[in-house]
Amino acid sequence: MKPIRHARGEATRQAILEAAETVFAEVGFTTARLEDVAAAVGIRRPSIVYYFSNKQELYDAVEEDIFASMHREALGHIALHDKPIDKLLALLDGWLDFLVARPTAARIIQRLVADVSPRRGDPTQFSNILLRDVEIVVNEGVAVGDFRPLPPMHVVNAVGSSSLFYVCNSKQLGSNRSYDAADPAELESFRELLHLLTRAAVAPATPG
Amino acid sequence: MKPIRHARGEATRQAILEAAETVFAEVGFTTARLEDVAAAVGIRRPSIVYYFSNKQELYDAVEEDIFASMHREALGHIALHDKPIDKLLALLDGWLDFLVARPTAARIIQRLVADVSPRRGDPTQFSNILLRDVEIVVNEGVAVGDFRPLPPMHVVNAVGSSSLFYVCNSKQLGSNRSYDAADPAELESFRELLHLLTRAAVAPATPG
DNA sequence: ACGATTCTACCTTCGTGTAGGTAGATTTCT
DNA sequence: AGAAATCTACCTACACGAAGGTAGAATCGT
Repeated sequence: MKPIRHARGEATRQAILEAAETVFAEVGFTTARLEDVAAAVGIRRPSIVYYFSNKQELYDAVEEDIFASMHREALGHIALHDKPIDKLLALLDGWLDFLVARPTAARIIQRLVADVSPRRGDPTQFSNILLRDVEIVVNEGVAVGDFRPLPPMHVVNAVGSSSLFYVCNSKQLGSNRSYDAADPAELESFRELLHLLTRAAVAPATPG
Repeated sequence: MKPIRHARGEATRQAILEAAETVFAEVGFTTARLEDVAAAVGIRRPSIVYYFSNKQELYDAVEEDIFASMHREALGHIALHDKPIDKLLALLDGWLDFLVARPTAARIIQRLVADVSPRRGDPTQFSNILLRDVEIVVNEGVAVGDFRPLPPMHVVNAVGSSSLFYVCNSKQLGSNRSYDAADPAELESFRELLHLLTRAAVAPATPG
């Protein structure tokens, strides 16, 4: 809430945010050391306090930015389409593209899902914006009759999760199974599968 | 590696293991306090050292047990079937049932995926056994011609991930969206979706 | 009695938060 | 314009709590 007027300060703040996202993504909130964040930026640890009053606030800023950016990207994709199925595919494509471009975000979300009581009080303080996007699109599809009736959160669990795994697991399944999540061929191959599954999940008629 | 001969000791060791799984699941390795593990068992913290020489070793034992148990359960399910698709569905059902019955395991695996370099050296030290199960079943299906050619790890990322999310997310999507992952109706509804997606993922012909 | 098991007490490390200082840029006042 | 006052953007140094590890004593069971 500190008014940052000068350009240099704003740049530093941004640099801290980015460095923090990387550090938090690698090892999680508790293990993450502000020392490392500062080192990555090229400043001393206490200087971080000038911009973020404590570790938790810094983390919150990171998480908030992640979901806000992801939401923005998804909206951009959705807006280009009319039919519910196309909107849904666009939404999921938006997520996939975002996570592939920003794998640190993927890891942070992945941890968030693992936590038993993330942000005590409202676990969806920052993620809610994304969940609502899904609800809107899915509910519209169901209302129009293009989708079979299914809980929007099932879509999140079933197909939303896969993009996270695709990104997080790329270097983690053993050296012989590793792949490059950002490789165009690899990515498009996975995207096809994602679309296939999504269509199958919402399709109204159950084929033979 | 310590030889535990007496029954009492073996029981304590098991109790520590179970308590540790819960604590590690809730907050992750670093945040987890051995103090809490001891309290849950009803002993003092230093007594843990009698069974597990340090925190890391305790954690490793937890993780190893999770994957070994999950593998056992999956094998049990697979053995009942012949056709690749049925084996695959049985494998995934085994995972789902295991995770629903043992949600702490789900959270621990979820964190494992988030970590950038889990168990330095070999990230799949304990999980490899599960990945191989999937490879065997999927490769067989592909070889026989029942499945279209697709990387086994895509199956893991695409459909394996969903069960983890289903379990972890149950109380985490906001109070109005929460559900009981162990509720029979809820579970069977999700299982149907899981099967639907799995069939879609491996189906050889792409229907109109 | 003797090993198995659990305890108390202490040490050490690590990382955050905080207090307070300073160089240099920016604004204010005359 | 130029000195005075103020602000920005960092810094060094330290206090403190939290948690893991360790040494060695006490107790339990057979």
